[in-house]
Amino acid sequence: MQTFQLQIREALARHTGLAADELKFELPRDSALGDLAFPCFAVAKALKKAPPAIAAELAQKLSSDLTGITAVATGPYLNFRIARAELARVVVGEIESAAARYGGSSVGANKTIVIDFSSPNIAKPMHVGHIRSTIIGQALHRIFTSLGYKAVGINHIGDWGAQFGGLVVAMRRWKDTVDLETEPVHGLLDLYQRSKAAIAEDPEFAREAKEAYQELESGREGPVRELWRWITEVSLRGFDKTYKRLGIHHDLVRGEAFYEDLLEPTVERATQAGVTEVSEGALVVQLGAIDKGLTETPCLLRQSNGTTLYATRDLAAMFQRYEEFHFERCLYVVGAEQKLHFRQLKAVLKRMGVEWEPRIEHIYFGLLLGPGRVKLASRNKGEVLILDELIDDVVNEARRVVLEKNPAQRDADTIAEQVGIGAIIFNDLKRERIRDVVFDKSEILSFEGETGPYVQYTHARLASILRKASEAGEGGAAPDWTAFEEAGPLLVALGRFPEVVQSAAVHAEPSEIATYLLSLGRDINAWYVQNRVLGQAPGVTAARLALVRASKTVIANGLRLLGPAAPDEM
RNA sequence: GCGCCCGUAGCUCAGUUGGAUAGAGCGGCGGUUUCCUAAACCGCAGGCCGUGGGUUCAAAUCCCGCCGGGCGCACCA
Repeated sequence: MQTFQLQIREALARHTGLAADELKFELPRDSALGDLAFPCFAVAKALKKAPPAIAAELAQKLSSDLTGITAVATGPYLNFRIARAELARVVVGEIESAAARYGGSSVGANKTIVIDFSSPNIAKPMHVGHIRSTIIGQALHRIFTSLGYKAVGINHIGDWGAQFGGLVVAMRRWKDTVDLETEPVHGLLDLYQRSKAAIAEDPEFAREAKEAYQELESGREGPVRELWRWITEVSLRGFDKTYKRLGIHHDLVRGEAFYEDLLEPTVERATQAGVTEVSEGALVVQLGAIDKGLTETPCLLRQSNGTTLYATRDLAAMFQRYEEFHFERCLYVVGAEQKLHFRQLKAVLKRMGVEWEPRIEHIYFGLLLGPGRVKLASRNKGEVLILDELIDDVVNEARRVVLEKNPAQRDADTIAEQVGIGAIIFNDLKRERIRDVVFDKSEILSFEGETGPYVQYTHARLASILRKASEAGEGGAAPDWTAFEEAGPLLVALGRFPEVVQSAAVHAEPSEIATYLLSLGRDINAWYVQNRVLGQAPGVTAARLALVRASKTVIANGLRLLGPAAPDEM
């Protein structure tokens, strides 16, 4: 695909006298106009002529220069149309030779990207509120990896804080009243909730909890630390089950506790840099000079009672991560509610004169809302929608639909899992990150329209054609590339995939790939219902099969980057 | 009150960083199955791109004001 662009670009540069890499192209509004468009407005000034005149003139001049490409002036636009046979041969050839690597590149070679994502709190089951960071973060990890970056996914689990004092005491007292065997995390949640109530009502309990937390903080080995370690382990084991179903993998699991030893040195570092001051008894960094919007909200590094905070830990983590990885970018996939927090931290780094501060990016996303746009996952309310239960619901519905559509399906369980989870993941990634996601179960369960299952279904249909072709022994002839008049939009779309992946990485925006896949699916479906593949003249069948194979590869590659499986049957 | 984000079809959203007649899905209406899986495809209806100004040859897109909605606002994470 690049080769055509390059040829056009160079020819255009020759005739306009402008630098080749300055010329901007776009896709024509209507694919009937052409495959690539060059708006002549931008060069009108330099050439001192009216855009339509330039377009007409260039079309004239270029026609002799380009082979296999026709240039037509339509008003102020110069539209290029690549001969279908040539376009098909080249695009399909590129996809065939790159196969599973098509869409990827090596632009990121020798560069490291740190991605902080998912980061649930231990001692509680993962609820639906964790899903966005988890899914977006994992998709980014795969996207960057496919571009040759070394991606380091870090799970910054919440394993520290005063609440563990209460939990430890609750364990001591009520351990035997809950089931910590079958689903330990559910039992722990119960204990956690009871401990919160007890701290409020029972002074003795509160005192003991505080003592336990101090014991934990001291770093001393002993029963408290042992208990805390056990809680961490069973929680992580619980998370792992969910992660496995969703295809989530972290390179490092580092809880907040990991950074405990770095807190004092970090505070010291800030103090040495001369940016701290004491205000109302707390150690703060004033940020108004860096960012006017932060005048009234300095960053607190130490409370008036001497203890450190969330910000202190995150600041420590930033330094530690830079020193360990020398990252190109460090992405925090965290909800938009925490924008102020990251804005403050970046301002602190800036005040300290840290030159890599721009590499820290808060990749924020909108809220997860229930039907009626009500907030779903509020931490303060007891009602939490447990993620595993949601997944089970969707997978069960998927199984029902699989068997309804395809009663003979023997592998319904596997496919239901793929379709259900595909629906959940795709639902989260199909819109821009910033938008709130309305979690409408009936919409997710419909499996129709702009959904993961739509893309998966398209993939399964393509796989089915290939299966039938091989059963019938078709496709062995030399491909006849001339029968692609109607495949233009599809071919252009297939050729564009690498740019889409690249752009999704730059913007840290997986939705660009999701949107692309939906559009590609429409192109594919529209094409193959009109162009039967099997049973044509051998050369035509061979060429169409090659296009089917290429389309299937691109869908599979795109889905792999986002997370959903690409089943061969549904 | 201050800061940030959002406002495009009845609903949910795209719109290639300023370009052609603003596009999809859902919902509505009407079609397509002796034909590679109808989770699909085709057609019709549906728009003052919140609003008022400005910049520009050109604005849904950039700037300013206003209206409406959301999130956040030092000793929680």
